[in-house]
Amino acid sequence: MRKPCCDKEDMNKGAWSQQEDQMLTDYIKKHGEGHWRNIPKAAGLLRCGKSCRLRWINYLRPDLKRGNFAEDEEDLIIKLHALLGNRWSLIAGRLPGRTDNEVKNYWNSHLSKKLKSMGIDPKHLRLSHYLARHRIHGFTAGETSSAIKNYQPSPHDQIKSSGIASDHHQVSDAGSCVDDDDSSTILPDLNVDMASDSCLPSGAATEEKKASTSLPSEDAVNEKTKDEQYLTSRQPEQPLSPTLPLFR
DNA sequence: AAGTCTCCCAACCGCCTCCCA
DNA sequence: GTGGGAGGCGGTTGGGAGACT
Repeated sequence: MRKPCCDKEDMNKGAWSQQEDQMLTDYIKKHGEGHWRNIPKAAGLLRCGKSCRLRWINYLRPDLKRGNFAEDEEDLIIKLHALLGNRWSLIAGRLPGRTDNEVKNYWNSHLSKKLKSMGIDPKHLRLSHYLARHRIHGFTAGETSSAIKNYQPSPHDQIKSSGIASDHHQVSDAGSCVDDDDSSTILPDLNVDMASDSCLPSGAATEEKKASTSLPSEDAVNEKTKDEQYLTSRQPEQPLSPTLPLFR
């Protein structure tokens, strides 16, 4: 049994006070991030290290973009979720100033409902599938919403998606959607070069390894997917724009 | 005005992987 | 090679705020 990361008896829990925020911010500005377990003691906080990390990452970081999600951000989340599933940290990595927690909350509270209201099951939305039906070629940020608005599931869709959604073809499974036969024909339309390793910058190998470790362990997805290789190989926090490399 | 309901989001929890001794 | 500590991630929860009756 793993021992807890800190002695919870003596720890504060719940909402952070302004004073605690200030203490943590001051400490990190002075000493930098990392060594989270030592930070509470060093900064004089009665908090668990993990709690400090979460507070900093999700709330105190100076580069955070707070407030409502823009339409292009929504579009990107929908696209990436269709591609990667609930890999919130990967998705957030494509959205400058957004955190995985924020993206996850936004998806659960807004986007999944929005998709459902449009008759789309967010759990089984397949990027390639729905793009194929709409012949969206090289779409840019801002275009997906209108495409979704026009989306009407047909009996054909339902039959096809029910088959596809079975077993290893779960859309939410990051590994499956790009392995699908039709992805090879659809993804090039997005100008996402999934077929060539040449798109991977040098040094991507370590990131690939990192990404692959978080994949589900099933044999079907054992082989790391090229979308993840590509995504994780990119520098995070790149400006969000219609020319974002993923959707060039 | 008061009580109840619903929604949202910050924070927690537990599991997993990485790293290092 | 292995065991344990630390960091990271995704799922879940709880409480506050606003909406509704």
